[in-house]
Amino acid sequence: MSAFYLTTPIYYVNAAPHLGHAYTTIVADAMARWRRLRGDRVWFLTGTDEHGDKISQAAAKAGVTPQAFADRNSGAFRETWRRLGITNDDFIRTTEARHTAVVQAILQRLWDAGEIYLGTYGGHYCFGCERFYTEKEIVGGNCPDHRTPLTWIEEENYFFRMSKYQGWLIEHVERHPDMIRPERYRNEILGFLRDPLQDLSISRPRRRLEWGIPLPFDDHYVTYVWFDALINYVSALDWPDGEKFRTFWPVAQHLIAKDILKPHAIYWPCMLKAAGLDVYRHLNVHGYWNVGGGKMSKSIGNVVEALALADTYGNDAFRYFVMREMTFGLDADFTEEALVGRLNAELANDLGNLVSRATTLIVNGGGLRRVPAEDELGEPERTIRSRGTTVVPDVDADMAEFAFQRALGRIWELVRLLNGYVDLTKPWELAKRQDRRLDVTLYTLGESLRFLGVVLAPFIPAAAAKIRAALGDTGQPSLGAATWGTLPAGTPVQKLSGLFPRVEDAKTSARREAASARRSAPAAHPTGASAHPTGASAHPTGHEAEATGRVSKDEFARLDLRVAEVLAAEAVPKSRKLLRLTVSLGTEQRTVVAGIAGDYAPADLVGKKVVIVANLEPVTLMGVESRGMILVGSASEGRLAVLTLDRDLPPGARVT
RNA sequence: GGCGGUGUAGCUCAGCGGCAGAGCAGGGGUCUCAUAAGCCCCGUGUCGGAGGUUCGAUUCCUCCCACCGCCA
Repeated sequence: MSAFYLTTPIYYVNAAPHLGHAYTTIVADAMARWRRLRGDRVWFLTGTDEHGDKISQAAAKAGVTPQAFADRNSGAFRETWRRLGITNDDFIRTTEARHTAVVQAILQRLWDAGEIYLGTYGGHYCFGCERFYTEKEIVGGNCPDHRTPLTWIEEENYFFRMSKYQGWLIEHVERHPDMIRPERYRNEILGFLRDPLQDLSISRPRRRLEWGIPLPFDDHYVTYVWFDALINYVSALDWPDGEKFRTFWPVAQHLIAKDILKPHAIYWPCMLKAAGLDVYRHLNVHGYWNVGGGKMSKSIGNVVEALALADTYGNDAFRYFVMREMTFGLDADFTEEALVGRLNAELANDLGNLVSRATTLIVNGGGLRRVPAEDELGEPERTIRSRGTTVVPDVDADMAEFAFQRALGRIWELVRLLNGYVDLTKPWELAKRQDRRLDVTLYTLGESLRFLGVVLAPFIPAAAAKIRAALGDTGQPSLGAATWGTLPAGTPVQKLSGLFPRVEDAKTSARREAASARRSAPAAHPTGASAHPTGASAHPTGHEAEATGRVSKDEFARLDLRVAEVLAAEAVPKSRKLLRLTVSLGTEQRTVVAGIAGDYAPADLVGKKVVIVANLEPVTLMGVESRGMILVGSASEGRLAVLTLDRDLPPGARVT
């Protein structure tokens, strides 16, 4: 059993938890869960960074003490991780005694060793950024970030002799090619190290920055940022002589976003070297999420709102989406549409439906009656077994590289393969014929579900637990159980449907509408031209109405039906059924696509007054955006009929 | 300005010397066990541009263009 230690950054408590924090923490959680699945001894650490000017200033503004302010905001992070089901083993705060004591002990050790000296520092200081700016960075005398005036400050401060470690650090990074990964960030650091490394200012005078950890050798000063924050990674392990430190520090891995690459890749190894500690094993760096087209920024509310979608769509779907969507190391876009798209296509259609149909087939087919003999397995079964078995080491290899996207991609290849297997073997037909091969097929499906319930556990823990529970397994998952053929005959199986319900939106309901239209009128029309508008804007609330088959007056009133005059009509190129209509609603003109070309020539329609659903979600059909839908009657056979008016009304008139 | 990265199908990306790939989106077909889900079929892409190396370049080299990052 090997040990595994993974940290997230400690999050600064001046802002509320947002998507960026959540991604780092979710990914760390999935990694920790995977290693636990392997049977490793895992320590997963997160926490909050609570010192600094910004905190004391924000606290003053809020009329509370810095500690009270930090308590509250640190609590918000804890609460968020609890809600997201994060399984961190510890949560460290930089205001805790266990942390401040270690920071002071390390500072004292470095001071005693002559690694720290008192020097003079002068520069343009921005209180908002808590940092100095060089002449070149200044924009018109102002802070390039805040655009506020800078203050010239010259003061004595303590410096860490970081420059002397430059040669050592370059060699260390070169000798450990996978220390900083993905490689792009390693290259960035090596590029940075081609220029001379400066010593690092590590203090601020107390008269200016009170809210920090006092230097043990000069209490007129407090530590500045990195000597406080980075040390959490060892203070949480009870450095220097804690059991956790001995076990976990030698296998330490950090996980960060690219904005704090330099402190972690340069300052921290030098600090460790100077203090006589080993350097961590890996620094794993991920990119930024762009939300709503713009770059993510702590000051923008949309990153916070993005996190709220975890509540809307569920933790599993949210976790799945962020891990599947972002290539680790690169930037990615976060949109609700993309989330819903993956939720419907991959979680609901591929996985949820597979689980539903497979459990139903097993239950209806008489259960897992027996373990098939080797010579009963056909080519399809061997393929499934082979892929099911190899997916475990494959995912393990991906996870070792933090390639979450690839790991999930592999698992979904198996899911798709299984859906194909069901279609190929048609167990419902085997059941009707009482074919002996039914047992073989059902057992293959049962084993596959069991494997999925294990291998998916780190990524979508709640759903994976449901899958295992459907096979009677309510215990802790383990990769050790992932041995093909060990599921006992007679294992009770329960039907499991609705694992990931589909989320209805304009697009999916339009497609559903098209499907039902096709069924009721085989020769007729695709999307956008049914005379049954009821389901057209089916939100989740529409389900009840569908169930009863009735629509309330209020529901009907949501439809904005209008008289429209057809001004122009033309066939949509390459389409057999679609016509592109330009209609007038009196005050505006619109393009509406209708699937009626089979029964109407464009010229038949021009000048006609028809009825359209004016508030339908726009849909793009064959590249043409349709903003509305014309009402058309259809019977199971025969021609379509466009609804027109009995008496004349002006375009735009309401239809109720 | 210096260093580095990226540029491949409508979108997101994989491939990185030997006949251009996947998923999504779009089009067509088909089954009915299943969450109107599934499965099957459908891509004439100047592989950013121009040179070069090579029997052969999307893949290697040079230059250029665009975007991005780090540094100054």
